[in-house]
Amino acid sequence: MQKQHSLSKNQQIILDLIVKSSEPLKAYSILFNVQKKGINAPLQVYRALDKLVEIGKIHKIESRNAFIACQNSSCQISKATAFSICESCENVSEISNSKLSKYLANFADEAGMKYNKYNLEFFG
Amino acid sequence: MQKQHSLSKNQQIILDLIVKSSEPLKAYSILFNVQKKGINAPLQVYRALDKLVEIGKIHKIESRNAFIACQNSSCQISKATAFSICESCENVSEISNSKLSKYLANFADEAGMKYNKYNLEFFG
DNA sequence: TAACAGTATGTAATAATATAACATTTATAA
DNA sequence: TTATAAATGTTATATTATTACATACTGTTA
Repeated sequence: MQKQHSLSKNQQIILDLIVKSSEPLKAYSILFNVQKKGINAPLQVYRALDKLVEIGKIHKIESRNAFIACQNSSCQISKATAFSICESCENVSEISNSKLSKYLANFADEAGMKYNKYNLEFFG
Repeated sequence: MQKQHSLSKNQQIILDLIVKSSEPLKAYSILFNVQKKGINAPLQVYRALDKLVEIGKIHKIESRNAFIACQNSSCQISKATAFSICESCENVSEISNSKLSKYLANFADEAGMKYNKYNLEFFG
């Protein structure tokens, strides 16, 4: 049982903030919140976000330009993501549904093409 | 057989440009291209884009902040969209697959919640 | 431990995407 | 024809994201 990733200082600060949040956080809102911890510039935030997305600790909600913590404890990468988004309250949650994810992971288009990654956003 | 929507001048100019394009267009690239036609400001572009999305003539590719023409001639609204995106060449095409769209339109999450709208992006 | 490679940091500047606010005009329909 | 909704024009500004460059930290291996 070895450590999967040891996060750097900035990455950990930003992950902690996102994990604690009950809603998706935007990059500049994150920046504002971590300035007291010595993270001063947008780029520091974006770099940490990029890394956290890459290793699957957080996901980007594309339609909102915002980030939420991965709610699936076993998730290491972000190849297959699905979210439900409330258009009135802007609440967002990750959908973990094995039938859905199997269906989409195996989906092949008319030309027989399969895809190695997808992102699905439901609105309601 | 009545006219569904008569587009305004700006809307028509911008739709024409997007329809002619072989790739998704970004708002400021559209702006640059229509300046010779008298559309001078970002807001004029964004307003036309908003309307065209609303009536289903175009779709926004959220992960790219870009817009493509609807490739489904019968599409009136943008409640159910699926795209395939090539991560090396950035080619994007709309997926029209009735099994997929039925599956997603009828999808209900663990709580039995159904959604009235979705957007799916496949990458490969 | 020295040298190296890879990753992360700090900082300033700027690019790219999108909206607010306000005045005016055009189109549609009662 | 008058009222209403939709679209336009314009300026300014807000929000989101990247480029470029210099420096420092971390882990590996010679």
